[in-house]
Amino acid sequence: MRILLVEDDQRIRQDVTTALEAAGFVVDAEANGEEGWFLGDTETYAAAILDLGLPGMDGLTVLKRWRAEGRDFPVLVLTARGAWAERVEGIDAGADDYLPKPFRMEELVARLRAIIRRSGGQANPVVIVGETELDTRQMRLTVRGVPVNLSPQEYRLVAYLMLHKGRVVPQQELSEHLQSVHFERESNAVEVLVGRVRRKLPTALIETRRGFGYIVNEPDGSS
Amino acid sequence: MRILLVEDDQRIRQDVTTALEAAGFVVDAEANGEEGWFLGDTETYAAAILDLGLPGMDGLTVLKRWRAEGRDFPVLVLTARGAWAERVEGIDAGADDYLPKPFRMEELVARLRAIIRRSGGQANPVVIVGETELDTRQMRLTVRGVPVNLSPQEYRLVAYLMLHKGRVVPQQELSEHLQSVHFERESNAVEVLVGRVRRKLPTALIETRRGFGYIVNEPDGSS
DNA sequence: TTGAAAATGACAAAACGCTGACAGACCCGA
DNA sequence: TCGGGTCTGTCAGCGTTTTGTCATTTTCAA
Repeated sequence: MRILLVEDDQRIRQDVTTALEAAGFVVDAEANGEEGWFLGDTETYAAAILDLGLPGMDGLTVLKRWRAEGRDFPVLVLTARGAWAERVEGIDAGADDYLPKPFRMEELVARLRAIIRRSGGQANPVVIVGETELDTRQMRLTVRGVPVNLSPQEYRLVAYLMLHKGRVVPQQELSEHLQSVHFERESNAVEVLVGRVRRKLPTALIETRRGFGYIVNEPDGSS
Repeated sequence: MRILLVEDDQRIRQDVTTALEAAGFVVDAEANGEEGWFLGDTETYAAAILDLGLPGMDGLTVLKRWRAEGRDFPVLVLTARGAWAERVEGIDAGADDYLPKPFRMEELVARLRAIIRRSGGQANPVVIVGETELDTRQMRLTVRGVPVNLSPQEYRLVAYLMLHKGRVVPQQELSEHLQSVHFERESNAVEVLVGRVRRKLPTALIETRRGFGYIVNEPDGSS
């Protein structure tokens, strides 16, 4: 389930991204209004989270344009505390729900799930690839129904790859997502991690694309 | 189960808080309307108890604002004796029930439970996981029909986990829900609590997901 | 064939959660 | 009001798991 997040505050963007990914969503995070609008216009999302105060293009404008073009994915609007006018405008512009800052991550996730469900999509917390099943609610990976005992880091790795299945994920992207502020120069931490995960899995889930990164794919699929 | 109480009368506020805590709720008590509104707007509550005559911001206004923003937790309104007009207004503004002062604490608690249940939050007062049964009405946990003697805090822990069964609950979320005043600091209070509960239970109900949190699951269940 | 990329095994430090002990707060009955 | 019991958070210690690094070997694509 792919979510578009448009939020200029670096800190909030990071926190929300982390929380959503932990909740099993795939997140495209964007700081700039113009860029965000473009993504929402060209990509397919289950929902969008939109901050109203944005550089580039104002959040309200972004929302209005989407709606004007017939993009009907649900949109959750983030507003500053007490900004009544904004909220009303947001609803008028076609927002499905709004959340005043500051908010709790837990609530954000709950509301997001709510609007997705309401919109007919289903916020399914389970990702299936071949015989492997990832349950993001239970944070558990099972192969042929048998649970696999993974360490936190290992779980995050598999979860990230599975949530991005069908796409080659560069090593650097992985290491960025596995530890927030952890840019290494020459570390093979990811390789070691992949190795450990593979040893625990009875099937060949993670494929290596030498020189590019790793990918999790449907058994038949190709890319 | 967390309740917001907005009531300016110091005495009543104290009494109600005591009664609710005795009934197993976690209470955030607030005297000022503005502050109460803010809390209801930003925090997550199972229900709110709202006095209509408030300093700062009138109770009705508080309620209307919550509803205008889509806060749909149930609200129990306290009114002065014989103030019929107020009650009608309260209902119109989105109150779920009202209680004229003076009232008996038992009745307050009963009505509060009623509106929480009615709100669909927890329609069923009984949650069953394997051989363990949680009766939220009696605030009792039984295993194979045998009641388990739990302290209030221990009960809340088990109740929260059981009400969220099948989902990994992070430690932080637990401590947020177990304490009305939440001090963000590193403490192993939750771990200690979990340990105490486990010692009292004959079965392995609470599972640890190292690095993530705790989870209560159906014995066989995987989804 | 060859050199870079990836996999592997070993290791030590760090992180994490569990436990027992303890002390202050609180409650209740005498 | 006093005294004992309960509840709850803190702390330090402990064992286990986790994780990054390094050295080395293997693999792969040009």
